[in-house]
Amino acid sequence: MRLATWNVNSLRSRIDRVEAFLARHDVDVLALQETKGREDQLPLMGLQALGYEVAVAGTNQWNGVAVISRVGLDDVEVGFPEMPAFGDPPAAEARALGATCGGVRVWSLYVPNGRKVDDPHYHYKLDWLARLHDAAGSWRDTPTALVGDWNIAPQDEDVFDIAAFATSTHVTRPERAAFEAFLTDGWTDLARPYTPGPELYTYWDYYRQRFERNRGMRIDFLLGSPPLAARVTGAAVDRDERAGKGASDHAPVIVDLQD
DNA sequence: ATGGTTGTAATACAA
Repeated sequence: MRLATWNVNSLRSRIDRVEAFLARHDVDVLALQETKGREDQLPLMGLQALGYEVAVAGTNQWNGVAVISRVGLDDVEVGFPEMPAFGDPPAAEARALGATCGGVRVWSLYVPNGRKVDDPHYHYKLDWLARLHDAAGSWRDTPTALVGDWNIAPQDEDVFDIAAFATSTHVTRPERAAFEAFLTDGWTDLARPYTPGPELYTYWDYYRQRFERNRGMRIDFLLGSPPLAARVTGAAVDRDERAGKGASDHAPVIVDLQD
């Protein structure tokens, strides 16, 4: 089974790229973040014609997550237990969608950005992560994938210039501790062993030709529970998807799992 | 240098 995650930065504006990506890599299950737009506007018919089922959640003009699967899509759950809400209306903050696809529980996650360290959104981000961690404790013994845009760069090498992030979110000690708590609990960063060196980054800002200069960040992750991590045979970042006109600012990350 | 770019039933705001 081939599982991928991608912050697509608007599903409607990039539906052609999504369909091409699924075909190019023979993807079975794709988790999307920042789908944006209203649910009834999302162009899902083409995906359905290709044999995929689609579940979407929490679409507004900024957030929204989805799971696309051609190996079954069952037990869809929007949000996780005790997921904190923020903003007005709170429904706009749905950032998590769980579905069982081919025997794997897949959670598409869009972790709150946090904005600035002195912003209420930063505390919301930490609270959100703590509550996700609580919920995930009961998922560890089943094949489960927590995938998406974590908005955290866990290691210094995960940003192009750590000095440039001295006062920024994404690299603070509390954010990194929140991410590390999952690893301590036995979750595994499934793609990291297969994406070293120049393949490290998953996100490049649109500003200032960051992609062309490879000044990126690694903030998109697939964390696997122990039963799932044992099945990984390979992984890759599709950097080519970030190139050219009309790209999302994130590249997809792909993981292969033994059946 | 607080810029720059991209998206959205938007023309401000989030990323």
